[in-house]
Amino acid sequence: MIRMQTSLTCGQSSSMPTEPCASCGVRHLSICSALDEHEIGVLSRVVDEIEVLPRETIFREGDAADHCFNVTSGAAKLYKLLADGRRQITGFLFEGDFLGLAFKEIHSFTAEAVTACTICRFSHKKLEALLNQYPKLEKRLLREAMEELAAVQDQMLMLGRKTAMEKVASFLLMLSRRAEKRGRLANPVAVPMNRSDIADYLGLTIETVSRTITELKKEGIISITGLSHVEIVNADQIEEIAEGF
Amino acid sequence: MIRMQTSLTCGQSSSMPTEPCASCGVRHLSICSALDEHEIGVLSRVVDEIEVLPRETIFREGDAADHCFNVTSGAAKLYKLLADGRRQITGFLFEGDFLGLAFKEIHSFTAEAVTACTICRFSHKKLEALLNQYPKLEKRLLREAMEELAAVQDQMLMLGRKTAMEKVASFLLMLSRRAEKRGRLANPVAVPMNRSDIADYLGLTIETVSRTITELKKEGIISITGLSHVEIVNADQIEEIAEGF
DNA sequence: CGTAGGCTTGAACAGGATCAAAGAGGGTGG
DNA sequence: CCACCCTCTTTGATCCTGTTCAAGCCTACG
Repeated sequence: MIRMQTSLTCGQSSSMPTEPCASCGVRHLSICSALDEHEIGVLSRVVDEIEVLPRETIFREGDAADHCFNVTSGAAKLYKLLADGRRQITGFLFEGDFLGLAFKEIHSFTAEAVTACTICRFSHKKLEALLNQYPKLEKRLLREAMEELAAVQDQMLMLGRKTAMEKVASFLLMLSRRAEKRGRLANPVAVPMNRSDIADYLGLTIETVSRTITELKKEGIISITGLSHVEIVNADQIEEIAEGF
Repeated sequence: MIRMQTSLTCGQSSSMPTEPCASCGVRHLSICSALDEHEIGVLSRVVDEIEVLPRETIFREGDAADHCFNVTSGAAKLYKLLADGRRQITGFLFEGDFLGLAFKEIHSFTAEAVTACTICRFSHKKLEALLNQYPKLEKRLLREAMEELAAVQDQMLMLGRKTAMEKVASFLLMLSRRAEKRGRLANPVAVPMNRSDIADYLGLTIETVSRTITELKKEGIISITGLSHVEIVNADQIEEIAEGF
């Protein structure tokens, strides 16, 4: 993390203590949307904003889990390692995604920036106080956790039972859908992560990912448009592949 | 589901309306432990107890999610299917495990009994009312969801990056640890599910599971003691295998 | 005692991994 | 501005783990 500043000084003008949360660009996407205009001011007073460079660690598996995070821009990844270095990326995070939900004293996975990120940071303690104060925030968090649990089941189906081709198709669709939900371009879909990250997310090797993408190109289902962007030429077909038809 | 009865009549004597929750054998294991003696009486009035035979469906993916469940005895499994029938079992449930957390109108997976089960059933609506009434119950549910999310990350690491041998070792240890947490015998560990269920949980075939278990037997790491029980002869070794050393 | 379903074992196959090398950018310094 | 280098990606050849297909086996149960 290269820079840290408290929310009270992170506006353009320090003479006017801004309300960063009130004007936050991802508020509508995040759990913070559970709070109204007044309450959001309270939130502003308990958050820091940090910036993280690509490949920088946000927190490591085993670190004390004294903070929660909310990605406000950029992309991050979560992963776990085996003793010999085998890695499983368990999720990617984009703007609005909440992180560090785990109510344990220790983080059970590592979080690392994929691209440059700005991240909103809450102390666990203060968040807890906030949860007690605003039950609707707690409800929202629970709802978020439920949705995450449902999503993770799809991910397990993918890891355990889909072929390489089906995995890659599912991955591209996942990125496209999440971009759409954020009001970003769903079709030439941005793929900010490298082959190694994709492979470790899908439970494959970089070679297999590369070959599979080439195959999808050859069949005219996708095409590579510019740097790290994939155009889904035949959406129906890629969906059928992803679902195993 | 072969039998259903309201909680008010499920005691031995119908003349004395029992408080099934107050005397529930798995209360200490479940989210219900968040409530005290008085509050548990309120809970008793909103639950049904149902019994499910092996292989019977509790609910199906796509069904209206108007109820939540708590397993009070027996074992159940959760799974998702691909169009062509490939199956991924995403979890096994034992006594005390909560089920149907998903705050969506539709279940995103199927739940099915592995052994004969007794299951405590809440209507979603009543549970929600209860959550509003008892914030500590909601907190407990959130905590439960967090723990589940942490556990599921390990499962993804297993599915994506472990070998067949490592998967089977992890599976046996998982069963052993969960038995222990319930005060049941951790070592000759009960394995109530068949090879097909194990395979679909680990992302393998029944043949590979069978061969791997045979291999573990041959190496003297486990031994089969009676019907559907596995003795872990060398616990250190099986742990090392499971962690990929 | 006979049969059915689940489990084990064997043989051949294949999808994805591994090992190896070449290609493609992109950034850096001369 | 260009040459070089470093890293990431692609492609090729071979290998291996786990799958598939096919029998046989065991045990529970009628």
